[in-house]
Formats: sequence, C-alpha cells, structure tokens
Amino acid sequence: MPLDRIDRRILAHLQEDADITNAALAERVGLSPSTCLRRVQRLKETGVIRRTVAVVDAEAVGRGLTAVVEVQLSHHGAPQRQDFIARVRQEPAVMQAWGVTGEPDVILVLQLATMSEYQGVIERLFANDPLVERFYTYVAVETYKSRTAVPVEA
Amino acid sequence: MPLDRIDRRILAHLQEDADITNAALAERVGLSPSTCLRRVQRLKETGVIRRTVAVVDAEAVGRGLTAVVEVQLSHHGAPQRQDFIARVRQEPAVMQAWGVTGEPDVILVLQLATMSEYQGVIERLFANDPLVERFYTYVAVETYKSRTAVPVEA
DNA sequence: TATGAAATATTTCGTTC
DNA sequence: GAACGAAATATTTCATA
Repeated sequence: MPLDRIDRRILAHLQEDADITNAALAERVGLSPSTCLRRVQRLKETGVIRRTVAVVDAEAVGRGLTAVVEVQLSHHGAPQRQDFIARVRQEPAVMQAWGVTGEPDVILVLQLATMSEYQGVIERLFANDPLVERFYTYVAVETYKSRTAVPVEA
Repeated sequence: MPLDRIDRRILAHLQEDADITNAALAERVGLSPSTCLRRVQRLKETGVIRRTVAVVDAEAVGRGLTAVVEVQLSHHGAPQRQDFIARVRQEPAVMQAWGVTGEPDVILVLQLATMSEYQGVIERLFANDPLVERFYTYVAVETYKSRTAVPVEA
C-alpha cells in the first residue's frame, strides 16, 4: 500500500519533531487523534519510519570535527574488500560509508573528537592494508547544511 | 556544566531509540524515573539534544539515490559564495553541505528520487554560475554504514 | 542542588459504534 | 473515522537529604 498525502504530511512533521504530541500532530494533518496514531504505528511497523532518535549536538559532546575521506582500493578480490568494510563498520567515528561510482571506491564521513583520534582511525582502517591504494581527507571548516529529514512531499 | 557518565549513557540510549519509555530508560541508566526525566529535559533545554526526529527509510519514500558532489569554486569574492551557499540550502535534495580544506571547496551529500531530479539540482546549483569551476559527482552504489548517533561514550 | 515517592494530568490502547 | 473507558506513561508537586 503506497503512501498517500496524509502519510507524507505525517512523515514531514515527525522528521522535524517527533516529540510532538499525537493530538497536535493529528490536528496538523487533519485527522482524529486515534486515526492519526494508527497511521503512525503503521508507518513504524512497515519500516517507513525506521526508528525515532535524539539528534545530539556533536559540538556539545566534544565531537564537532567532521571529515570526509575518499578511498581508492586496488581492484582485487572481494574477500579483502569485505574485511575493509567490516573494519569501517566497527569504527565508531565513521558515521556514513558508501561504495560509489567513479574514481574513489568508498567515501566515508567521520565525526571526530580530535585530530589524534583521526590518526588512530586512519591507522586502523588503512595501515598495512595492501587493498588501500590511496586516500584523501577533507576536513570540514564550516557546515552549511545538515538535515536528517528526507524530503517526502512533492 | 559538563556531561557526566549518566548523561552520556542517556544520550547513547536516546540516540538509538527515543521511543523508549522514561521508566525503561531510567532503569537502564540506574536512575529513578523522575530524576531521569529531569536529566532528559535538561539535555534538551541546554541543546545537547537538539531535537528528536523520525528516521525515514529513503527507499520507502522513493528517494533511495544517494550522491556525493565535490565542488571547486574560483576564489573570488565572498558575496557570490554566499549566493551559492544560499542556493545549496534551498535545495531539498541536499542533505549535507560542508566547506572543506583541500582541493574541493564544498562537499554535498544529495538524497534523490531519480537521475532526472539530479539533473535539475545540478542545473540550479551550478549552471551559469562563474564561481563554480568544476564539480565531480559520485553516486552511491552501496551503503555500508549510515548512523545518526554521534559516539558519546569513551 | 539533587533525589525519590506520591499525586495529578496526559497519552495510548482496545472495544464499540 | 469517532467515542468511550481502561491501562500505561509523563509531569508536577512536595518532602527529604
């Protein structure tokens, strides 16, 4: 069953503020509270809403350093690649990791406390791994935009 | 007032699941429900918890296409740069945008519905802007890791 | 100032229409 | 989708350390 306009309005609201009371949400999307609640529950059950989480200020917890790392791998066997991916997944500082088309093979987004933590991450991920051909790191000097909400409305 | 160990445990839990009841959270961090609730409120008031949001499955809402774009700008006046940043902020598909050290000046993360939407975004951001020297786009083929939770514990 | 326990208010859930 | 009571949960108040 596809998402209708009301579902999308619910998603738009909850992506901005999931602390809103069900009564207030219902009013904003034009439903009765009980109907609205059942819609929200269904969106969670079907996995459209994967979960609801607190968004923490990285600065406030001493992790305000963001870095983007592009990694080029030598195109050898898939097994070593899996090892590399497993190490990436294990690193707490790695927030996002994608396999991509183009010159880099993998792009990482790191959220760090200090440059010395960066050193440690880089060593654990890249040192002594012949699969890793080279990597480039770009440190964020300024954050122009940072959203968690996926656009859901036309 | 710095965050103590209990604050950090609260943050760790709420970053994974903000739907947890206060009673259950209190038990997990070893506090009484009322004390726990007040801690959570304080974390929100002081901005450590910026907000709580629903995490939506991008695939489920037809926006499963992720792209990373590196942009190089000619180093001219700051005013045009502000215009460019303003356009970036206006684009709903732009999830993250950083100004970075190194060869690219700006890195964008896009969350798209289709490649034709990509075309539109690129045109609006880059076309006829002499500030934009060049850009490279890397389309995500696979997502290895995607977290919203900033590491808060030692 | 921080905590915990009890009282109150609100939200959520099942049933019925 | 609406209306209701019952259960669960959150919030406030107040006493204590």
